[in-house]
Amino acid sequence: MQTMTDTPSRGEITRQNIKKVAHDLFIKQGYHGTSMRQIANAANLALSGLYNHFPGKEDVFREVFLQFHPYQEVIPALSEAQGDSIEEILRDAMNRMITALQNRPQFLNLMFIEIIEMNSIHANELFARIFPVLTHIANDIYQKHQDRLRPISIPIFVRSFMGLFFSYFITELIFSPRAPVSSTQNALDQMLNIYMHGVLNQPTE
Amino acid sequence: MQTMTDTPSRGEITRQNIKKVAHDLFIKQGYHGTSMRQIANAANLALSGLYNHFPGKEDVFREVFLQFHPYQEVIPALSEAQGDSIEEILRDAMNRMITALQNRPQFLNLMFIEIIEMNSIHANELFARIFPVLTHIANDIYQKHQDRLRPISIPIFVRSFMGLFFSYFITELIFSPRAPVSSTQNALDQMLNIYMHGVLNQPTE
DNA sequence: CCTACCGATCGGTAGG
DNA sequence: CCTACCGATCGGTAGG
Repeated sequence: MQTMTDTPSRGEITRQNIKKVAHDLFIKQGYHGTSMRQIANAANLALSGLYNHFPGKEDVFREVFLQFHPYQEVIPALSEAQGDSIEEILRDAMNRMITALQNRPQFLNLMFIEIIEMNSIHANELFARIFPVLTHIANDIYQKHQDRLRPISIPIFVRSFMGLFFSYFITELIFSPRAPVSSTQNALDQMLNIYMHGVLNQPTE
Repeated sequence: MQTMTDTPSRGEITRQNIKKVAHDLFIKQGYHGTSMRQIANAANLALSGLYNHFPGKEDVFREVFLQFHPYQEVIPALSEAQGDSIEEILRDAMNRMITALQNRPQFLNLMFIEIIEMNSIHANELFARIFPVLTHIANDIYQKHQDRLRPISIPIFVRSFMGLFFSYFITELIFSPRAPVSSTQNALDQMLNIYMHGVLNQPTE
């Protein structure tokens, strides 16, 4: 029920604001740990004002999840990755993905909450849409640069690449509070180096 | 308040049973999604019977978390890893770690729940104890086999190795419900191959 | 007829 | 280890 104009209606502004504050509360407290009253308060609404915009709590979470899911950053990063060699393309893609999400590593929390408290129902639905796109991009790169890749199947190519993405953020989450990890960009470069050396059949520089 | 005998007391049996059923409920529903009444019912206790064993809900979770945390499997796997070359040792270590946890991939849920709903307080405390052990093991391997490793700092060596561990389970969690991932052991072997090729300065086999 | 919202209250459940 | 409860708060809805 969106208007045709590009200036959002008063209702749409409120709706966007609800999603923003709900996102911030969910990633800090989880789904069951956040009450509709907290969301309403944070959005400067009465509780029943909140119910004018969303039929229920699950609907709020669903929209928050879809709007703030990392695929919003990951797919564009992969599509726009540039470089002459496969090495440059992969490095550029990973750097774009991680740079885009560095400012809000809480995207992991959102995914975790959905897995645990929503039983991955939205994630599975979303992934069914994303996976073909992922495979298509991987196929393009694979066909063009197969000669420089070690013998790796496409599924493992996709899985290991996305695995590096998660590997980086999860170990950052676990190691960084205490351990003497090297500075962020440095660590990413080194982990990328290991990966590139692992998938390419010619030594990196 | 443990007895000296090796046959657990009646109270200890009840206590262990509570932790078992609580674990099963927490990993399915999360912390805030699980009530003390549910735990009591599953343990065939009245609600206040549960409170005879644990002062509160957070204490139940804390003990469940510490008892079922993957470090219980990861540290032994690393310590007992065997092989003549560093390649064999690393492969054996990762295979032991993953085999030990393959039967209950829900350990990820437990970690996610703790991160989100407990703000990582137990995880940080635990990791402060584990990290020195991890670094010590890594140091031993590093000193003995440095000539076969590409120039990688110890922190990155540890981080990338643990990263592969998480990479495997997280992508399994995300990809396996829909995507045509290769069979599990096959995928692990291939991801391990990429990693070994990435960290070693001589080609694998 | 619409939107955006209110104060008050519903039946049940939370941890204790 | 139980029955019987508590203060408060939960997600959701009433009429206006």
